[in-house]
Amino acid sequence: MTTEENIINAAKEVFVRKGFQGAKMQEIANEAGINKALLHYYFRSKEKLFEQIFSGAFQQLIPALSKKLDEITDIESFIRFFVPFYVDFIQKNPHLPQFVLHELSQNPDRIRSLAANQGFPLSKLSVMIDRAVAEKKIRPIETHSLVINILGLIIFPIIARPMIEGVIFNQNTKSYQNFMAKRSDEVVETILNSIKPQSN
Amino acid sequence: MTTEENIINAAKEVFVRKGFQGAKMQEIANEAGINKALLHYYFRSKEKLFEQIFSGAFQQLIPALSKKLDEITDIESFIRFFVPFYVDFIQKNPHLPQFVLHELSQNPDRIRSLAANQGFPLSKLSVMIDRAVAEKKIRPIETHSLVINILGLIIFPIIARPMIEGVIFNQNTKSYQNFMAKRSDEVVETILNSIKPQSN
DNA sequence: AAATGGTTTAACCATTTAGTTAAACTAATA
DNA sequence: TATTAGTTTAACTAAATGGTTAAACCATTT
Repeated sequence: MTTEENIINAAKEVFVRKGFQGAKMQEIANEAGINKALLHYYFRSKEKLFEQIFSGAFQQLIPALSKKLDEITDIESFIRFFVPFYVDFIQKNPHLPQFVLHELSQNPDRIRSLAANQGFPLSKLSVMIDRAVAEKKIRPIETHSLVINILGLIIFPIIARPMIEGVIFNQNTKSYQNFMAKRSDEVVETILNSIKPQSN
Repeated sequence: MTTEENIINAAKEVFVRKGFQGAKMQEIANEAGINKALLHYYFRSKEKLFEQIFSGAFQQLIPALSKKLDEITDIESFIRFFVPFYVDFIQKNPHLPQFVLHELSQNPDRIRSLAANQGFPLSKLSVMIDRAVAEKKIRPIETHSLVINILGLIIFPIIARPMIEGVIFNQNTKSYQNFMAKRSDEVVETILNSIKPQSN
């Protein structure tokens, strides 16, 4: 592992855990097992180092998603694919959403450096939804709403973990984990139910 | 307005906007139009000042909620009451959730200083849900899941605003606002649909 | 083996920031 | 009016922190 990769890994760890303000250059240096000056030698400033980490935060996800989206043509299949896929990704990177959301709320302009900008293929989804609505397989719903509903149901319990574990599960970590283990199925069921055509 | 209230208001503003690390005592002093030393005179340290703000962050909400919960006995009524009630509260304090969630993720122990600890009356909800399930008015669902679904659908689009506005609405603030104006109704519909009894 | 170019370090600097202090001010009271 | 208790301020301190510098180190080339 090169020094540069080493630094990137350490910085990713610290930035995601502490946020931009909370992360200290010394701590990143410690985490990487190197001198603080070396950090500045490789990435002139904290800001530049951060940009590097941050703009890469998404790229892992989008490609795999886009690819799969070409094979799938109906909305139910998409949901059944996407939800477990995304739940899995997020559970492997549980601090990532809170990190991204926090930094974005501190400095909304950073959105421009976010690869996801080019990214999320909403139009393909819209087509699927429109057709399903036309065929009366689902109730009418805006694409935005459906996407945001799905993301919210998945992301919220992750970023609100301390609150949920504390307030809803009375500090019982096991209960929370048990809840999360079933979360993917629960979200799929909730979403599919929520878009079923109205029977009255 | 006393100096103390004045400081509290200023500090609330700055803390919620910038988070604990991001907030500077000087900035709070400026915001309150006073000297920095006076801050320390009233609230010995930044930590103590923060505690005061943070532990009060919820108390506004719980009482009104608990009261109403005594009048309501069925789950659908609860949802129809709670969702707009909470959406309204959150839209008046849009930075509050991100603030609370971020600080909690930085320091999960702070949950203990959160009034909500005593708070959320889950048991009353469980009773309503169990009855509705028994009467086959809704599908079986765990109380935790329903509560988290509701909160997620409401809170997520608020804390993810920069991301949603950027990625989903192409930086068009009007589109976002238009979306949010209809959000309360959309959430109610989504939730009620999602718990309808299965028709197959 | 001397020179060279990239890498790493210890020591340092400048600025920011939480917190302190002592003195000045103010209003009530003896 | 003099005292006193509480309030406010300017000036200060100490520590933390981002960033710089000059020297040391190391591998490769001449």
